Amino acid sequence: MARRPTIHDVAAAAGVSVSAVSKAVNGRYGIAADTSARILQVVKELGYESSLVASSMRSHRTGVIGVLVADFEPFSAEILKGVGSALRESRYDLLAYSGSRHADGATGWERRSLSRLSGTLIDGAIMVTPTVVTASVEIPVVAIDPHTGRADLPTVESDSLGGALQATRHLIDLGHRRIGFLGGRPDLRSASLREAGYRRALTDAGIPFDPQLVQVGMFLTASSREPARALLSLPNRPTAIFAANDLSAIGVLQVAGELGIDVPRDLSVMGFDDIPEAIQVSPPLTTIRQPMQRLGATAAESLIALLSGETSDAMRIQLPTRLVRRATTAPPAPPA
Amino acid sequence: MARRPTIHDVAAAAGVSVSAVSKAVNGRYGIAADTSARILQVVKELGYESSLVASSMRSHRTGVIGVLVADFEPFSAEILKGVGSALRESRYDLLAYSGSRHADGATGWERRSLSRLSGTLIDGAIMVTPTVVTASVEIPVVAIDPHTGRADLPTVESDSLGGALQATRHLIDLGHRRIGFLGGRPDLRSASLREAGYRRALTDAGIPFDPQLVQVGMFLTASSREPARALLSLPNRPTAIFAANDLSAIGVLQVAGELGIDVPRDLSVMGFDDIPEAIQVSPPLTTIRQPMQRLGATAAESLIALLSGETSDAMRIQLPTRLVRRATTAPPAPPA
DNA sequence: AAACGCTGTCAAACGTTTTCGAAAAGGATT
DNA sequence: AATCCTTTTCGAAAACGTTTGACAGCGTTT
Repeated sequence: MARRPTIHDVAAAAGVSVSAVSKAVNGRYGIAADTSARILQVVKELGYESSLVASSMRSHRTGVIGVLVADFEPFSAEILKGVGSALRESRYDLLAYSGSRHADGATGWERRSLSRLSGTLIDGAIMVTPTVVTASVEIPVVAIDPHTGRADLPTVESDSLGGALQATRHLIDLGHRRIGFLGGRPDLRSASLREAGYRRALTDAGIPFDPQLVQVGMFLTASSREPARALLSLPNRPTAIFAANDLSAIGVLQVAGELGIDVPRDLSVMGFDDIPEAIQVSPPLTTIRQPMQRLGATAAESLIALLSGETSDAMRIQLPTRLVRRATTAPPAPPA
Repeated sequence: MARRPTIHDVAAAAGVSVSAVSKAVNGRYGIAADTSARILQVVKELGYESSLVASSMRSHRTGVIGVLVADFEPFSAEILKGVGSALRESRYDLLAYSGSRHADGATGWERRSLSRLSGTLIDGAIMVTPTVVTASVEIPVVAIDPHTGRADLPTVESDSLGGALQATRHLIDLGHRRIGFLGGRPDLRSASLREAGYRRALTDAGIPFDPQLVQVGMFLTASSREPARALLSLPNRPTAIFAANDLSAIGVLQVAGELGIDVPRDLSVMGFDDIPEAIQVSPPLTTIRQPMQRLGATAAESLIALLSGETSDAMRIQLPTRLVRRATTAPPAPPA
């Protein structure tokens, strides 16, 4: 019955034209102060709010920034908090969208989501860990931690190479020599950088690289269990595993528990990211902290700059990582 | 230059009408199979994606569920994870919106956001901790932890009263008798329930209620610092404080630190919620765990049921809480 | 009397979906 | 083989709720 009032309802109730209402609501020039006041009174009585969709369709400006994610998992949730806090003082609203995971074939979710929202609805976008990263001509876009190498997009990411170096060195400093690596898909930039850091740290320490000790997961807990099991079933199994992200490390922890391997006594485990969950597992995970909220906040600030007319010049911001030592790493058990 | 292709571009390129393209893309009845195939080929070549905004404006169905939050803080971020996981297997996309915090006057953000998005853009909404909670006639709405009492909306919430009882009893069991309460605005339902639980536990234990020991915060860290300071500056200050949520408890921890009061030796602190941050503060916070992700998932399931035609009957789901003991509570120091 | 500034209305446009009708294509009946 | 009916295929146009540029009316100022 009492459906949402439209601008037509307001116009009819106030006895003016639709365009008059539009001008009054948006404070446009070309309407008398008292008429405007009368209209706004009616607006208030009826509880009218302009439809974001309809207005955006016509005006192509909405005052909304979109964050496009594949999924609301811990990493993107942290990003979101950062973006939110950066936008809190701005005039922008925040809209986070997780698009159709199903049926997107080869194109990837990001192209589809971006295409469906851009030009309308959102004035600018932040894409979280996109795989295909092609610039949009419609609206400014900033990428956070893009998975492919050369991005023609302004990018904010953390120092994967340096972080992986820190992680591996930490294990080496503890005395480990057989260190396994549970990576992500090697076609993803952050994954390959982390592997590069792992290998460089080994080389620096004069430890020969053993391909047996490298397995690939998919940055997910479930998909890392199998490779983790492979690593831990090796005849001469590693005394430490560096997983390319925390979710994978949690997979390692699970498998180790099932195999009766005590962490950290018999096995040290390192993660990467420091998602909130890292501290909730048992034992709490030693990891490399990515400043996820700052990643989000920085991206938001960059995007706002872009929106206010600054040119991007293929900006690329890199934020430092930090070792967070908790309870999953320890010196290796002395050889029995 | 290469602006996003519209349905008109596709139609022109394929040499058919706009409506033919629409039918082909949406798999509607009334188009020949080979024509459709030809059109879809062009669609792929041009990389066309229908505009969510334009299509929703006409059809009023979008396959998108909206989560409306005041802000992306830890609590709503956890909810979001839960909603996301519940929706992962469904055919719905997820859109989270944090509306204009500024200039919303008395009406509250939720009415404005809901009004701007409903009827278009989203098929159903989940409102996180809304204050004014009036049913929308446009689309189904489920509320999570609404702040006002009588909700004419289907609601999912956790057991604030029971949780507060648990919390206060825990402190009493440790031996505390002067227990402070740092509440939220008493007009908010969850806040008053938590205060009720606090008082009932005191009564049950035969401890007289002292109004001096009750202060109101605003469920935020910053806004709880002043009341926390008041509590801790009392001549006969409490040996324990139960804060109505974790963010407030973190405020208490900060103030205690500044005043040189050692937690938990000189002061025990309890929170409520168990947000990820609760474990990251030092010392880690003892708190009452709300199953936030389950709250979100349950709300999503209820909403999907509503969307597929089930009637609500003012459904009200309550989820249990659980005491999570960490390091901010201990028996009171023996009287010096 | 001409020119101007201010108000307010008209109508087009934004990119879709959907209803409806027309045209075309078959099939069946003479 | 011609006619009629049914079915299929396709396009024209309206509608969704807004914004905006052009324009008309009108009282003022020169």
